[in-house]
Amino acid sequence: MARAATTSDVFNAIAEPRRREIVDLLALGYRRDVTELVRKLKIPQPAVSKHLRVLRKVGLVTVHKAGQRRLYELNAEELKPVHDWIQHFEQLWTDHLAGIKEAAETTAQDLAARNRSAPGHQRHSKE
Amino acid sequence: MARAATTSDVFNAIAEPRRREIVDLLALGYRRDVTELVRKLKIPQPAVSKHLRVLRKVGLVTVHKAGQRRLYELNAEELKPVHDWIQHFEQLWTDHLAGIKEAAETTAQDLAARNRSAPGHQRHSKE
DNA sequence: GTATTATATTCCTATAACAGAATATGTCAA
DNA sequence: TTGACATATTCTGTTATAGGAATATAATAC
Repeated sequence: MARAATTSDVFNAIAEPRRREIVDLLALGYRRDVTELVRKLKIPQPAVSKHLRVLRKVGLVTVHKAGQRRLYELNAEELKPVHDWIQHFEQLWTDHLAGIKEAAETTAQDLAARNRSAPGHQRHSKE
Repeated sequence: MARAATTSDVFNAIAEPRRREIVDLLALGYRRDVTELVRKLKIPQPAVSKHLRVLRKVGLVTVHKAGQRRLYELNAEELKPVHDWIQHFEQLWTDHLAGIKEAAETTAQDLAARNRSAPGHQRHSKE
């Protein structure tokens, strides 16, 4: 099997930066037509239309026909699954709980390993 | 160009449900070895290792060698970009602000269009 | 009608994903 | 050393992407 389709769920849809930009633009509350989005994003119109198609398919935006224009509107509710998932981790960013967590999991073995290397955080190891 | 690599940023990395599950398991604060993750996830060990590799590359997890085991630990800070982005929309879910937004964007044109069709929300049009 | 504007779709190509199976690497124990 | 265990990597096949260019569809204006 290949990677899950971008249209399979919101997580996949918003993985693409341009689509997040579109969502950002629509988040201001105004309906925007495609031409306006093209101007703001500075990418070709077909590209915008294709991104909008993905966003439509996952329900993140809705369209309203207005003459030859299509006014796009954000349906922010569809972002809720992302919000709900990410919120579980919010507490892990506070130094307070991070300390508790650290203390809870610190074993003698961990301490030994920590003393061999630098004690400071060394994030972003990237493989 | 193809779709952005899963390792290109956190948004792409967490688009895969199994990887979110791994993050969830690690979020409890304990370091877990791969075998433990395999047991919980009920997917083949190579699959888990491959998912962990992606998570490592984007900095979402760190590894600590412990004998022949690798203890994986969540680095929740890397989730912050997702949290920051999604939080901008939180207010849009409250009915209160949704009403304000609706009022702000309602123009004569919108009203005309709305009167022609149903006035209620019709979300999830899916194309 | 024709021309123009707005938007969507199609075709093409290069890239990379994920799953599965097999295999490699590394560590411990006897 | 040999073997058992833990984890990572490689290979293959299928699938879907995103970009670019061209084209199609639809609505408006003249």
